[in-house]
Amino acid sequence: MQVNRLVATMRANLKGNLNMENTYNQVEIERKWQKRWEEDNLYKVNEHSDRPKWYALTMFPYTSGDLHIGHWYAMAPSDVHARFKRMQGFNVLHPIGFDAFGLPAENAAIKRGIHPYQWTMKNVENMRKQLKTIGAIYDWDREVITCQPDYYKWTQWFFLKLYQHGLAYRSKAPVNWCPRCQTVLANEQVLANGTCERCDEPVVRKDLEQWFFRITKYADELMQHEGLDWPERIKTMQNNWVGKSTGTDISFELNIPGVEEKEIRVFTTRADTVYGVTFMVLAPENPLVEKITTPDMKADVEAYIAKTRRFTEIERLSTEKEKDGVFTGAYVTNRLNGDKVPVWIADYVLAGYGTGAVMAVPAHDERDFAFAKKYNLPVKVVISPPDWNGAPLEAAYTDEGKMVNSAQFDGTPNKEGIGKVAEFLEEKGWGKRTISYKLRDWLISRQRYWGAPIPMIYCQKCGIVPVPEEELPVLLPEDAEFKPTGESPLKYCASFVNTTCPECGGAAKRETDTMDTFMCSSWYFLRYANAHIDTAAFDKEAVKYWLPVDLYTGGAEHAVMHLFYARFFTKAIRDMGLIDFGEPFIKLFNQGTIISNKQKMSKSRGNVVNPDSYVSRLGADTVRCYLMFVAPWEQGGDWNDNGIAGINRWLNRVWKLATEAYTPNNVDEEEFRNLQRIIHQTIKKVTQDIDKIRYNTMISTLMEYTNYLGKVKDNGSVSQKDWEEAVKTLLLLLAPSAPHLAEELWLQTGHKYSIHNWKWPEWDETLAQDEEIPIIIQINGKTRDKVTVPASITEEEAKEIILAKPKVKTYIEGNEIIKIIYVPKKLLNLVIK
RNA sequence: GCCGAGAUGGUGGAAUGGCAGACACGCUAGCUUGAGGGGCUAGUGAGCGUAAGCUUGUGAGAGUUCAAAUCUCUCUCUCGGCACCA
Repeated sequence: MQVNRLVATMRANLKGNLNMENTYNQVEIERKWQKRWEEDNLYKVNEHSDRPKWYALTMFPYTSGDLHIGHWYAMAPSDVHARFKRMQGFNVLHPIGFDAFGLPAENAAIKRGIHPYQWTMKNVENMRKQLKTIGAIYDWDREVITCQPDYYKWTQWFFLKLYQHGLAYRSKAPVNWCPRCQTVLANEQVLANGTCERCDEPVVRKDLEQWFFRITKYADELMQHEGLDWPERIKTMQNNWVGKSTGTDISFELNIPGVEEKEIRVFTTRADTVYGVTFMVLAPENPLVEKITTPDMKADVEAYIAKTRRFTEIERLSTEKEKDGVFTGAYVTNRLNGDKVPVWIADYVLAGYGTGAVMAVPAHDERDFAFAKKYNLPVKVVISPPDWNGAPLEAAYTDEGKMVNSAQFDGTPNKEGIGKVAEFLEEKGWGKRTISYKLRDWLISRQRYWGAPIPMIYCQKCGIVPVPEEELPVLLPEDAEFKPTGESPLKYCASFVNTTCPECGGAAKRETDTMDTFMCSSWYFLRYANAHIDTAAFDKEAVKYWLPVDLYTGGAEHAVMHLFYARFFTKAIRDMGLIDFGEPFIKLFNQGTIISNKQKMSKSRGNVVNPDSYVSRLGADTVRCYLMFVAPWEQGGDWNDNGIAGINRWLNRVWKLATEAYTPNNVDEEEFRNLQRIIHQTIKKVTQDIDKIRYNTMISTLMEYTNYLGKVKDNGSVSQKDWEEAVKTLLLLLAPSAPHLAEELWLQTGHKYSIHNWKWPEWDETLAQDEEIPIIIQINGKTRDKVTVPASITEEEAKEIILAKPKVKTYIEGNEIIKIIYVPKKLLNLVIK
């Protein structure tokens, strides 16, 4: 006894500031079972099974080098769900791998002289070791690492496929350039404030020849989420990103001697306001600007364009910025009413949207109104506000009204007018109904080393020539130099750049840009089906069996990046006939963020929680259960050392319950029925909660069950056999959440290895029913009393019992009962006066 | 500015039309122990009361209902997304 206490004390002291005592050695048990499971290949998966398949995928981690608590928060609860499905009889694929290309590896190379490959693989090794401590059912045979040649060979192969199908093209375009990362970025990687997603540096515009994927071809399909069980907000974000709007292209007559173009086309959603056009605005980048600018305005226009270019994206995109512009000296004619209107340029018109030109209707557009006021341009009302007396407007009128000053359309409600004007324009050949999208094609070129090289060759004679499939992979050269200038090492690597043309055999140069890493993650879920196949990117049969992913979990930050690209990719290769489904992820679930001290974890705040230190003191099971218990998974939670202590206490109680001797005493038939009912109610609630991904209430249900069993044990009120059955159920229900503890106790309570191959318990609805139920008694809606009655009670019987209660009588006395509301098995409300 | 989510004890949260605060944390008291830690038992929204009990209470205000944390409207605040998209 004395010795035990002393050992316990010493152990408690070792735990430092976490003052907890343990009745069992979690860490040792976990190590033991992890080793055994691995030796036995317990979690190895194959496609030859008569069980239904279940593909549970967690977004794979980037090889940052350390598995932090955020990774645990993403992975541990996913594993619980996957284990649950497995016990329920599904053939579960729950793979893991690494997103291994990307800038940090290259920065490490520049800074510390380590080759990106070495840096990355060292991180993989470390993270793999850490990942194994979670005790997940990962089948490590299926691990994929995107920077390995056997993987990126196929990333390059997909590039060639997209190229062959006209979905990859090269084009010169104004692109987002991050001066710090020394590379271009996709639109999706530029934050709302115009800074780089990676390093927060302001992004600038550059004109560069780049590779694009034609994601816009799938704009409409990407807005469709039918049959997908996805969070509404992700679907909304994706749809906003596509930004579809229906409108009309309208041609304005341009007649300038010596200028080839005879029209300027604008895109508008408000064709009903076309009679109110008083000027036109072109984007400064619009190629027409140079041609139409009159000699006397040339200097002003050029100065304005130069100024625009100097602005960073932040400044240009700021809605705060006052709208300014300059007149080009040119005029166009509004074909509908013959009005000659001046053509201006202004940076609030975007080159990349619509036609890069807008018709300005200051009376009915706030931006145009502000611009007109600033430059004293006329405002012409064509949609009448209610009770409008013809006075000049104080502000733009953007609501509905009847059309005025609009020739034959006068009197038409403006909403109707949109279609009527468009129809008229089409008849005359002056316009055409069109659809515009905000979505731009996906820019995939990166001027970096650490990515999959774009498999293209430039030949003086033959032009752009794809690398033949049989020559893949185009390997990254090992002798590249990483200079602090930040320029792409590939550009200056002669052994890489110089090659021969596959077509003519002459000297040629390789493309030195590599692919956006989102390309690697756009197809990794296919590779998991068979990670070893070396004759194809993916195993057609295995993909047919496993895909699509049944449950995909990860952070919401990927809404318009990874998730969007992966969907595009899936649709593109479906149309190539490579697969027969168009959506990769059936159900999507976004977990929240785990924070600490009410703040985001960061090194500078010093509030980073290191999972390893908790795992090595309290065990993975404790950390797993705590992460599930702390808050609803989709919401995210605040890490708290006191909170995890509570979980530790609970698991210790479970241990004692299962290992300490049980002594029946006063065995009671009624107690048995209570126990049986609670067992079935617990199975029901736990099963439904895991199904609905409500882990926090699932854990609290298990705690309640544990607390109840504690009382049963103290009383010894059920037989030995019934007690053992009750404990067995607890262990089975606990198995997905605390797999090591459950396995250990399973053996210690005399069951056969392994609990994880055991069937998930099922509940019997009849046995779960309460025999007696409380009826709430309300007087005028206020709870006044409560009565316990048999569940089968009729309304008449219940009323009789309740109205006979002395306490109820005191309330009724001297009053009139107006109404009696009876809700079976719940309450009775007496409305009295 | 627009769109979406949210606001419940000292804390994390539970309850989705029917007993508000399950389950935990923390706190208080008692027991156990050589002290500390740990463990166990009881209590714990607030106010009044020795108690039974009463009153009050889910961001603010109004409404629907026999009954509202839950449904409707208005407002405040917090978080997330979008933001010159013509």
